[in-house]
Amino acid sequence: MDDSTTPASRTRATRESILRAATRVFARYGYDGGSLDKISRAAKSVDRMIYYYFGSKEGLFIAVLEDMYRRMGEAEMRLELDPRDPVASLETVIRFVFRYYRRHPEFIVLLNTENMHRGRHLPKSPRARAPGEHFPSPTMGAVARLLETGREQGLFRRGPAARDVYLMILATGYFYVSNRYTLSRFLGEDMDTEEAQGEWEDFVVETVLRTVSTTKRLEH
Amino acid sequence: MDDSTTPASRTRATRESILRAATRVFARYGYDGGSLDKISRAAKSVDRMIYYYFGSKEGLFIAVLEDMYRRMGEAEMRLELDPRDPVASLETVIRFVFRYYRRHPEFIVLLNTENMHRGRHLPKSPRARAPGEHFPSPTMGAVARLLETGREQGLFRRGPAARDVYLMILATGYFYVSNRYTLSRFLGEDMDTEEAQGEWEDFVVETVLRTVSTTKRLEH
Amino acid sequence: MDDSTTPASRTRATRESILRAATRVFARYGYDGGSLDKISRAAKSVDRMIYYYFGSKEGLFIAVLEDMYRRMGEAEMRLELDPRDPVASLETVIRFVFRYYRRHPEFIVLLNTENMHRGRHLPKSPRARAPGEHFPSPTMGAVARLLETGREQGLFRRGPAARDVYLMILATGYFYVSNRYTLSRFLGEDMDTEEAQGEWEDFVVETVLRTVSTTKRLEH
Amino acid sequence: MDDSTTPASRTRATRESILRAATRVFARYGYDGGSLDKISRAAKSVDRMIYYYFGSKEGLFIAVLEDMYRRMGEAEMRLELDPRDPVASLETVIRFVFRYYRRHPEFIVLLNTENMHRGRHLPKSPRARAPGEHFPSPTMGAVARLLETGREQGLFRRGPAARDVYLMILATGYFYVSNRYTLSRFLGEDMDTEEAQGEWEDFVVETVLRTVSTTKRLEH
DNA sequence: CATGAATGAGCTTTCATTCAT
DNA sequence: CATGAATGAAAGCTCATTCAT
Repeated sequence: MDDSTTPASRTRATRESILRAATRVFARYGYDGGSLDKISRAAKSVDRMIYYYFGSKEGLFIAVLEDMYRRMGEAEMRLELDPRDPVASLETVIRFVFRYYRRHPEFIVLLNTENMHRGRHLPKSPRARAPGEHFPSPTMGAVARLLETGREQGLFRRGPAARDVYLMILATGYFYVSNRYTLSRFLGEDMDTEEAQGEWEDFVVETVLRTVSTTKRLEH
Repeated sequence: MDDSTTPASRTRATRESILRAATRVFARYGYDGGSLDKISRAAKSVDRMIYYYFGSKEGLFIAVLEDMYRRMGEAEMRLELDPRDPVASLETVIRFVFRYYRRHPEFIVLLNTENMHRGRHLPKSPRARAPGEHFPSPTMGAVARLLETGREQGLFRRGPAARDVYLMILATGYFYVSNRYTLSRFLGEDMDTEEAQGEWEDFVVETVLRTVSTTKRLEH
Repeated sequence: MDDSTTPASRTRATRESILRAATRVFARYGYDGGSLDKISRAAKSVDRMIYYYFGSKEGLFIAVLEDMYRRMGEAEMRLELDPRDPVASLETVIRFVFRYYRRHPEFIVLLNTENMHRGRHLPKSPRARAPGEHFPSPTMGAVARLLETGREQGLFRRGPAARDVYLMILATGYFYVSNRYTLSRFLGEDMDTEEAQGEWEDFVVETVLRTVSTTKRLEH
Repeated sequence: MDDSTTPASRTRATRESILRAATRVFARYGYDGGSLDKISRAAKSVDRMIYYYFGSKEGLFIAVLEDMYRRMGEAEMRLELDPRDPVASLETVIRFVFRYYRRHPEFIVLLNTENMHRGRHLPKSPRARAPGEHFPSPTMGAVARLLETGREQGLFRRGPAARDVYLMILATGYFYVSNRYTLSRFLGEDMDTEEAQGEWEDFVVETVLRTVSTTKRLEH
């Protein structure tokens, strides 16, 4: 009846195929290095289709960024936390972020690319909010609530802002993946091993917990 | 008699001019986006000269990376630390790194670019060591020594590896500069202000110290 | 009951809208420069509709030319002349032509475009006569009759052919509008002013009358 | 010794070849219709060379316009007039202009093209004067002097401005060539014959002389 | 030692048009 | 009667690089 050769579904399939190919190619070669030829070839389509669906190379890149944020947001939504156990939950958040970055290195490269361009693509997104408004991060909200609960339970000290704690999680997770090639040379050791990653992740968990905890909690 | 119009000095001046222009252009547009035309124009020279001095686009990029590492190394050499006061010195290291990144954002973008290319340019450097060896970081060595001294003084706990402490400093400093454009939108606040940067820097100082310190030291 | 949302009228409205947009766009950008995209956008329609109503780009251009000739013809029909006063009527003809060109510069550019293409579009018009036949110009007939009357009244001399007199009127009016941009630079003066146009028009009226008049008439 | 395969002369030859091909192609297809591919093919060169020598399509078109004006200027310089015989000289001017247009129809089409673009290319010419200044026409100066001499000799009347007389010559010569295709259909006769052209030229000579002459001179 | 001249391959984008219902 | 979807071909232009002296 409504099989997969329907025009509408074929349309969606081609568009989707280009979007995925573009994500891969842009993540590997950057914006300038990611030629439309590479992308359309990877999508088993032709250059012209990119213009048909996305209007321009920039339009395609914006769509890739949007899609990337959307997928990240969806993953965050699936994260389950126990509001009554802030210590365990904070650790869960950290391990979630690290795991996500490790599994989605394209997320890292795309963001770096956009930052190299001084963030000028994203504001052009039709879905982007008005300037001044921000993309909501459910996880950052969760961190804020966990810190509050921890304080109520006498486990966490006053002081650390949710923003800073959250940024620290992002920074440590991001940097390790983003700079793994130069760091490996720089440190003279392979950072891609499970062991090295695990050690780093444990260290970050410990550090974050130490910076939010009361001295009392640390003694136990 | 050795004035600046000597052929040799003119030569060096042209080479130098190209190298600096290339650093700026690659840092702004990336490797693929940084065309030889843009570079030679910025250097007030011509494309042909790039080949004369650097052999190829890749050769020029490698020279830029080397020069960038060299300058970073020189800056590290100038860093003065008091080996007897590990707490103050650790803070000095953090503030030095943050300051350097803030003042040299091109360092960040060039490293991101090289990482996007999976670090394939740097190994081709004629000055690069044999594979397996690493670029020495005087600062990382300094951090290791400070941690040791701190432990001897009973201020720092056993546990944290110098590598992890050092990476945390790099990560937190790096990430803030590298992702400032997308983060500004994401957080809905301007991160480029002195105030915002200062708050973040203070938080990192506190966090790093808390993660290396004994519980005892923290109580005071 | 025959309101404006009738299918038939909507159809005619779309067709009309495309035709007018095409006239503007072709007049501004020429045949090759006037893309179907520009036209359909200006008509607030889509490319496909052009094919629906006009078959091809060439078909549309031919329709534009036909429409242009038709409107010129209609304007000529509205021109009222006093057959008993050939001198005044000749002046009326000249001022009419000049005024029409000034108000319809698109007429000029479209004709230039068609001439650049060596007049190959017009013969393809379904409404065009068989090769050899010509588009009738009521005005040229009028000029012929005025010259005849003038001669009968002893005002005009024998000699000047109606064709030549008429061509001279067209040429002087046409050239001034057609070449106004390059002429303005060439002459170093602005030709678009009322004053400059008026002086030129007066000169042409005088010249045409002098060339058709008997010496006797000129003495008075 | 210095044969034609010298780099310098080869260079000039290629540049020249492109310039001539471009003149032909632009004159035949207009600016938009004259693709760089058509031009480089006609010049037996490749697209890339056009950018090497002229920077852009627009740069090439400007060079074509400049060259065209230069050649027209050179032809005007070669025109010899007898200052003591203003009547004969005026006729010589007219026949020269008509002959030039007839032999250089590309001049006409290129000017029409530039006027369609509202004269926006020529001002970009590096050789173009400052806005307000004009390209000098030696012929228009000559016409002015002839009119003056004629008045001194009592042959020409006061009144007609040199500018208007000159414009009339240009207009009548230009229009006939420019619109020959549509006019042939319109008038229903072939205008390309020697006879038709001659008749028109004679009529213009007569008309111009009648408009500048005193009544007295006309009686003889 | 230094450089002007030349170039093949690739880039993003737009063109007029047809397909399919 | 009307239109959304799709497309091959060509457009203007820039790319990194080599030639030749």
